[in-house]
Parts: sequence; C-alpha cells; structure tokens
Amino acid sequence: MADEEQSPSRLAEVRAARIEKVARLRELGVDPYPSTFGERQEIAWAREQPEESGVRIAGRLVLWRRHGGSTFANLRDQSGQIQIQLRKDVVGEGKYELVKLLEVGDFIGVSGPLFTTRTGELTVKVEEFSVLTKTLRPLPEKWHGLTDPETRVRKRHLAYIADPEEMRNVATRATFIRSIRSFLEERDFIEVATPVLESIPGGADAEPFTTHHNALGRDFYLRISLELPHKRLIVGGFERVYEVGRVFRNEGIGREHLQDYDLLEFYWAYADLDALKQLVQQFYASVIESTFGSLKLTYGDDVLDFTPPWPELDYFELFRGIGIDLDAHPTAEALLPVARERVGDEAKPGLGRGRLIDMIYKREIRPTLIQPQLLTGHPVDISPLAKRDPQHEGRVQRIQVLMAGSEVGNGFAELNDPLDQRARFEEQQRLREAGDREAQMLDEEFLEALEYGMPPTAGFGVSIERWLMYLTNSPTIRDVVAFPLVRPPSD
RNA sequence: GGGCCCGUAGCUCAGCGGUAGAGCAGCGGACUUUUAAUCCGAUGGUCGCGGGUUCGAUCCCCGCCGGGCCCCCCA
Repeated sequence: MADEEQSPSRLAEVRAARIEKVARLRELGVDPYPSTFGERQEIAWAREQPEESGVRIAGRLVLWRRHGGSTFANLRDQSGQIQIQLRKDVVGEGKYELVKLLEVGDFIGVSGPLFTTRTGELTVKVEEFSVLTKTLRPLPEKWHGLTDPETRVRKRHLAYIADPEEMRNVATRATFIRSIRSFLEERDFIEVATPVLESIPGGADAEPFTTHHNALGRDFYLRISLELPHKRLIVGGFERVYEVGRVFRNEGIGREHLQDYDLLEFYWAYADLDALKQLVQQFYASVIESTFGSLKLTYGDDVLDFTPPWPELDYFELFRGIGIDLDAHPTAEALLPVARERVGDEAKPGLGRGRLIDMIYKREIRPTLIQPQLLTGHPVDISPLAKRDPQHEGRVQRIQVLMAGSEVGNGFAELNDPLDQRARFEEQQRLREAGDREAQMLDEEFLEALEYGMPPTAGFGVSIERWLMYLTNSPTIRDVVAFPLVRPPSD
C-alpha cells in the first residue's frame, strides 16, 4: 500500500512503531505470526466454567490496562469477551517483557485458571501466553467506536470490530436461508441454478447491468430476476423448483435498494392462487418463527404480527378508499389528470396506465400498509407475466406481501397463454420505445418455450435482503449485507 | 435527477477571518485487583481538492470529489 506509506500522518508513525515491535519480538525469538495456537476453548464456554478451572483461550485484545507489574486486558473471540490478568510474578520477568510489546488489537492466546477479582469480574490469571498476530494499525477509538457511516461501510471489518453485535446479521441471514431451504425441501421443491448472464433480461421491471463476453464477441446482461428460466424448467416437466440467486439491478441506491441482492423464487406447477396464498403465509410464519423464535417482530415504532391468516386487501378497493375509481379511467390518457393531481409532474404524458397506477399506489397507499398483509387484484397493466383474473376484466391473479409500508414478496398465477404473453410483451415494447426504461423486453426464446405448454403454475419471489431488513429492524438495507456497493475511492 | 446537511490527527469531536485544539490510541516515565484505570511528560495536521475575495482563508464565495438525510424510483 504505497499510498499509505507516503502519508506523513500520525498513522504512519504508529504503524512504524508497531513494525518496530514486530522486529523486537523476532529479536526476542518470538514469531509474531505463528501458524497455530493449538487447541483452544471458546471464551463464552470458558465463562461458564467454575472458578479455579484452567482455561485456554485466544482472541483479540480489545482493552488494555497496564499498571507496572500487573496488566489487565479484555480478550475477545467470536463467542464473547473475558478479562485476563498478566502478572510479572506469574508469567515470569522475562516473559513479562513481551507484555510491553502488546497492545489493543493484537491477537494472543492465553491459559490459566479462572478467578474473580475483588470488583467481582471473572478473570483468567494468565500463566502462559503467546502472541498470535501482531497488528500494525490502530483500532477505532475504544469508547465512541466507529461512527462515520462511510468508513463503516467501506471498512466493514472495522465496523464489526467496533460493534460485534453487527456480526449477528450475518449469522441471522445464514439461519434464515437455511430455514427457507428446509421449508421448501420438505415440500419437495428442488433447488435449481439458472444463468446469471442473459441475452435478454426478463421477469421484472428493472434496468439491467451489461457486460461483455470476449469469445462470443457480444454483450450480455446480468439477470434482474430468476423468473423466465424457472418457467422454462416447468415447461420441461419440473413441478416444484426454487432458487436463491443473486440478481443485479442498475438503479438508484437507497435505504431499501441494493444493486445486487439475493432473490428467492419458487414455482409450483398445478397450484392456483388460493393455494399460493396459503403456502406463502405458512412459509413466512415458518421461517420467521424458526429464525427469530417469534411471529411478532418490531420494526421502528411498529410491532409486525406475522401470525396467519393475514388480512387480504383488494387493489381496486384501496384506490376507491382514496377516492379514485380505476375502472372509470381505463386508459393512460384518462388517468393522467388524476395522477398529476396526486403525484405531480412525475406523472408524465407517455407513461403507461400501469406505471401511473403504480405511482399513485406507491405514493399514497403502500406507505399506510404496516401490518403483514396480502394485496390482490392488481391491474393487468402492471403485471405483464401474470394470468388474467376471469372474474375481473383488466385484473390479474396476483398477490403481494406488504409489511412496514413496503413490498416484501410478490407472486401470481403465471401467465401460460403464449399468445397473451406475446401481446403483453409487445405492449411492454411500446412502453420501452416511449421511454419507459424499466418496461420488459420481449424474449422470443421464452415465448417459444411457452408455446410448448406450461401447466397452470403459481410462482413467488422475494428479496432476501429486503425481507431481512424488516425482520431485523434495520434502518437501511445496507445493514444486512456485509459489503454493499460503494463508489471506489478516486485516485 | 431535485432539496438540505457534512468532510479538521488513525478514531471521536471542538474551533469558523488573525501562529490549528482536546480526548482516545501510540511514544517516554510512575504504578502488581484495574474496568473508558489513573497520574506526569513529549509528540502528532497539505483543516477533502481546485479556484476566487481579502493585507491575511480551516473559516466567506464558486466549482469539483466523497458521504449522509429527505423527495423520486427499481424488491
């Protein structure tokens, strides 16, 4: 890191002093970076042992209080933290010289019996210790920690050191995904893997990233959803498939939006919308209960209650609730004045009716939907891949899961009429040509597959990160991923 | 894309026209039961970058870069 070494700062001095300590350790015959400490116990386990038990633990020094011939320090591993005491008369005068070369941040291994200090703190009386890793850079300040949001994201390792609690989100995510898999596996869904690079990105309204394939000499898109390949698997004869896969959307950064995230999708042949509604509620209840141990979780000022059955809301009813009869505005032109009144200039002429409806919904309705519930009866205009509802002209058989004013799950009876699907894609193409960059692209290969026949199928998708953000009461979605995208440092 | 705010030591923060400050960490010293240990001492800065105004700019103005929040939007 040449740029670091040029820096004439305090950091450079600290770093030089620590490199000097590395050299002094070597002069004393101590390897500052040994390969192993051998067997060790977890600190959390050690804390459970009775007094006088011998323990052997390792970790990072996080606090350091030297006073003459005795030094107290706090040692932390992934499981927890414990105080240790290093005494000159216990470890020996020669070995105690090494203590002077240690500092906060270093990894050491220690062994010795447990005792309780006069102030009541469980402590390891260190008889033997070894340096495991000497650190060169100072840790964030011990009391205030690391507060700068930029550094917290760019140097996530420091954020975890400063706030070990945050590591929990990583573990929670692992448990959560395991629960998801086992719920679906128990119901005979097969986990599949579909391509990340696509000729035509489909299955969602989103702008894609592009990349280049050298050998084929052409550009590809990174997928924005998993939907179309999964449906081709259903065409091929699979009846229950699912995937947890990374998707990429070339769009804005915000508290609810990442550029790459894990999407869960599953497709279930011969199931209708009613069956999907039942399964989705069971699914959410099951994975939330097994991950968090409760169906009532706090988000912000609200307690979200996931106990089924959830209320069901009708899309058109909600619009009537805010004084808009969508049936009375059957075209984009007819709806435009209403939309402008509600959302202002953002509602531009040329946008499709679906996009206008969606804008009003997102502005006026969705933020009021706090408790987990199912939204149904969406207009066909905003659902180009969903089957029409034979009971309601202009509407589709679709559900969205709403919680905390946000969309956390989306499913429908999949459109399997190939000619209708072609017509919907053609309508999307018209919208694209009119300037809607998120309108979907026509996928001829997918249409051809549909012409071979896809049985009636219910499908569902949900963003793992968005879902976890609400379940873990995280103010921003960046909190649930270790390394969200950031602008690279300029040189 | 629009509005508001922020960028000073490794970290946490003061200062806001007149020689750049503190705490933590680090360095030297004292101290064998401390808990953000304490005490003494010395050290540490291209005040995000570039222009402008001014006798003089970390401070005022303009631009740029990076970040945050709120709108907007894709889950």
